[in-house]
Amino acid sequence: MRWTKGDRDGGSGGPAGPRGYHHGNLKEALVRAALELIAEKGPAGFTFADAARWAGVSPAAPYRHFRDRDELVADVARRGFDLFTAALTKAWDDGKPELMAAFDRLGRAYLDFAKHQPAYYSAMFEAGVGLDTDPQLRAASEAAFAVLRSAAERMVVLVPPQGRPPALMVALHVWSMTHGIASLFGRGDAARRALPMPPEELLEAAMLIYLRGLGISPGR
Amino acid sequence: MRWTKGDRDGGSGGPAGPRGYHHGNLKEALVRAALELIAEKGPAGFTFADAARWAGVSPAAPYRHFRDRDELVADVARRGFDLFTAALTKAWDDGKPELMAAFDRLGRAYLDFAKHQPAYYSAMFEAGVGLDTDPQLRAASEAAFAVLRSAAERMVVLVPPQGRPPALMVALHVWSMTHGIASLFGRGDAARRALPMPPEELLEAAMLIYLRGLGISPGR
DNA sequence: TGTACATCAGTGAACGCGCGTTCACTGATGTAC
DNA sequence: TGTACATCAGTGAACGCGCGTTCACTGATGTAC
Repeated sequence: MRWTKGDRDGGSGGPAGPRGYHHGNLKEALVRAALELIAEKGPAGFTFADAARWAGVSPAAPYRHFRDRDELVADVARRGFDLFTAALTKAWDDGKPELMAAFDRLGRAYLDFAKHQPAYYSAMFEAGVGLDTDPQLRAASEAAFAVLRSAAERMVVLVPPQGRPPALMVALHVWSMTHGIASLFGRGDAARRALPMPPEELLEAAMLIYLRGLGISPGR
Repeated sequence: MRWTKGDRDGGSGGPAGPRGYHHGNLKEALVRAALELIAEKGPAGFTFADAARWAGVSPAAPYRHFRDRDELVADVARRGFDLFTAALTKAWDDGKPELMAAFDRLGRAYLDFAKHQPAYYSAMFEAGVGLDTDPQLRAASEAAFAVLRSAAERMVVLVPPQGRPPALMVALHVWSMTHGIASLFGRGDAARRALPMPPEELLEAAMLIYLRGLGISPGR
């Protein structure tokens, strides 16, 4: 029988304990290693050998699962986009029960992801992984954006038709603002700037002003 | 006599040509080397020895000018903030002759800097240089933000007093939006996302909507 | 149920390489007199 | 103006180290019969 995903070491992470000749779950362990190491020292701050060491295997073992370090980081990014998409989808919940509340939840879910999954967020947006290297990665990234876009589509319908902007543009505005706040203030790393208010409030205020500018009043 | 800054190699960059025992301008040459290498391979993509090689000196030479690689990158970031501040200050020009036009120029200058000085921008915002490592760096970073902040102060005065937001918050909104657009779409590197319109237009549209939300009409 | 065999996943030793850093040194520059 | 000397900036050789990568190998697992 094979090990079920994640049930080694009690699932708690950390360098591997004693085990047999076969690791049984090395691919997942390497991904976890990459996440730990990215969280510690940034997406460029670790080596393929570091990841192997963290997982408790010889430096040659990772080659059974990834061509090189870049492929490992790209895999982390892809998994990150999948989780991100799931989190955004759940928060948005198709705009139910009320559009504005759902929109607010969506923004908070974005910041929340950046804050609590900084390693994934780094791999996705700051590791310099080209989206072109892997079609699956591109698809995962586009699925995440699609959630923002469909939310934007529902929002613009509330705008009086004569001044209605393209939904795509609104989605890009929301994405940019949120990403800007997340990367400047939203994470726990050393490069973060100090802020006189929580990032969530900064974003909420920005979105209220922006929506008012579109002609959407928060009342409905 | 010493070499004047920048007049070696015709000022064109590139590995050094023949020279005497003393380089004469090594510190500046190392900074230029760092910029070239950051532009090529990202802020984490080069070594101290690479910079020395690029400048045409032995691997030990840089130690006369920088304690280590981090100090070199921090120096690049500091210089970047100085240039950035100068560019923003010039574009804003104290809101003359007309606030809205000046505000538009300011945003464009920001994106322009990110686009044409991607290496500086990287060192400033993405190299993981802690602002705390160097008081000069922090001061330079704050000077840049001060330009945005003083522009925001002038803008909020146009808002009817009963709904006037804190200038600091407006400055943070502008900064976040602009930084978000710049990092997602504004640079020429491989990680950039495709965009159906120029980043400048995306930003301008966002700012118009945002200002309308504040109650400021573009007309004046 | 047992056994032979194929496949798979990880080993560990080996290699060449470039890095960071140090060191005593040396060539060039500036300055006191 | 000349000269001795101090200071400075870069040299080049050396070191230990860890990395990336390869290789023949071996232990474990799964499966055909």
